[in-house]
Amino acid sequence: METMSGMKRTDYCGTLTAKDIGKEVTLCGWVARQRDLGALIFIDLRDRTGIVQLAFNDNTDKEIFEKAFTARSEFVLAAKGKVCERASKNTDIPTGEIEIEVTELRVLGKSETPPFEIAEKSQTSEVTRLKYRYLDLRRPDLQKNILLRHKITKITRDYFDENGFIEIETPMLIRSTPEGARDFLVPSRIHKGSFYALPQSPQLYKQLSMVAGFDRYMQIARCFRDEDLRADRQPEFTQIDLEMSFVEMEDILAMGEGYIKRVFKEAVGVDISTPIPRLTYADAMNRYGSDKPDTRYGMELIDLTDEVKTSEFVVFKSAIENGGTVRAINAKDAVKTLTRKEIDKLTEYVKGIGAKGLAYIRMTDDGMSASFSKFMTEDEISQILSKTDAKTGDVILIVADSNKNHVLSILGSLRQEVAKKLNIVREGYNFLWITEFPFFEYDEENETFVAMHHPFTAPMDECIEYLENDKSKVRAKAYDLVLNGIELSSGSIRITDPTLQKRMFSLLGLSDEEAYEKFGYLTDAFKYGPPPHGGMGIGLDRLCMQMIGCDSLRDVVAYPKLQNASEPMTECPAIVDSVQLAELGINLSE
RNA sequence: GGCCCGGUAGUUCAGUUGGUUAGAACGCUAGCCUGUCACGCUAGAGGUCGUCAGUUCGAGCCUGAUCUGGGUCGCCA
Repeated sequence: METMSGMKRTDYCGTLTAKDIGKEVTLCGWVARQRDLGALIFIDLRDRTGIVQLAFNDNTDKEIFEKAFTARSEFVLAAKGKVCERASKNTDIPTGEIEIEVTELRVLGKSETPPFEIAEKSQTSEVTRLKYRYLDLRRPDLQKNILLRHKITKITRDYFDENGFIEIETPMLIRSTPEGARDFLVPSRIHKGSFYALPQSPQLYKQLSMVAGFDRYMQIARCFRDEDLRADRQPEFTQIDLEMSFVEMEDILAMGEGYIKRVFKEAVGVDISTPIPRLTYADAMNRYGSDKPDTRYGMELIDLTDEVKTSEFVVFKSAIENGGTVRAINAKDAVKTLTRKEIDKLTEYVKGIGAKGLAYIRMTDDGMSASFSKFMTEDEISQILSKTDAKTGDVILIVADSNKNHVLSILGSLRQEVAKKLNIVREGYNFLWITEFPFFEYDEENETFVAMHHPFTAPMDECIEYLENDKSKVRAKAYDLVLNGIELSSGSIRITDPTLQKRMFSLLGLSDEEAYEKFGYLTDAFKYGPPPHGGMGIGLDRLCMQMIGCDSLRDVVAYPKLQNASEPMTECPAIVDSVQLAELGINLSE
């Protein structure tokens, strides 16, 4: 193995072009490929910028030629030489017009044969890739993703700095707040039996920073939630966290839109048109059956309750009699894709998410066939066809239930599922603000209203009078930013009035003592001149995922966890020494 | 915790009705080759078919259990 002694890198591999012909360069990188033609050897040398061809021929010093002969994949080389025009050019790569005539070659590191090829578009399973993540990350596509992520965070800091935001680091070891997601806990050695928690978000600290007068706060903040993983959910994730004083919702949305516009333009060259469209939560649910609708396609929900209210079809009848609703989607030109068999699959799918069944009408060339035709008059069916604008080739899918919210969310999921099957999702970035979220959510299991957001979210002014008497009417000064059907960001205006905050706690079932015990430090702070404030948190990982167009967070997080929350490279989490446990006063029984 | 899908060479996969010695591509090793760039040609190495048990004359294939990975529902105020 050789060293860098006396050598200094002058250029990156992927940046050299015909303009550099004649230049003496020193390059460092990994052997992407060695092509041995006998009296000629070519090596593609790779670094994070790309590859360049090293050429060894009968002009090459014999010792150097021998060294090139023994070079294998992923060896680390330093090569000094002259940039020359290639005899035969390769127009497929940026450096394809040139090559390096090598005059000095050092093997800085050797490599065993890697467990998988270091190449773009790897098919290798994620466990293997994560076990050797340092090799996986060496692949050009992951390098691109991580470099783009860096670019995005740089633009983010620039934008918010230019707008007067101050980056403040909030603590990682904080007090546990068991509401919401499960906390990761960290045992205290000094206070045996007590625990820190890792933050689910810097929520309270950023609000306290507003009380402190920093006025505009931002942080690219790591957040932790001890819940089950998904393709778009990791136990630790990064949030672009903001808070602003002396503002109303409009100011925060404007700041958010400015940021989105800037980051898409500068990072990926995409123009996002503003203002970003808005929908209230109620409209989003009624039209799309989701509070994060994908608006890249239509297929909106259609209310058939009036059309079928006289029908004797027992499924519809009982749903309506019990205060429910009957709604449909029209899958245009879907009759070929949605065969009886496919509809059976969809029926299983909706049953899996709580539907009692799925009624349908298929508009074939031979006429229409409905799953419920024998229970309805022709007149009733033609009313359905007219309301859903059913044409030949369409498939109408209908869900009925005594619970309106169930019908909406089931159809919302069905709409997405069908869109995927029909392949009608257009390319592009469809942003959407969802506003006027309900303050409370009805918990059917416990037959009570529970807060939909954290307890510091402000209700809308005109709703305050209903707080005690009609919780279903209360809406919040809360807003989400949705991109192509995923929740990208969430925020709210906070309560700063101590009396109102007290009311909120008691509505959430917290006694004064309990509320003080848990959040006293915040309410105490609000005794000393809290400015009106609000903010939002933007999911950085999901933002990167959308910009890159990949399906998994694992492609934009350098060192992610598997679905079982482990990390195969370092084999974490791991059992710790009993001495360590004893110091913490922890005794593991079993 | 529920449901769905997967586990065969280093990697990605194929493997018929249960039937001889489990295949391919890429990668790897060696040799040949003066313009390759996914170089080419020739030869070769490489397998506990996730694990255990069962059925059978015979199991990669059938049955059960178990381990393990992915997706998803629950969960994620």
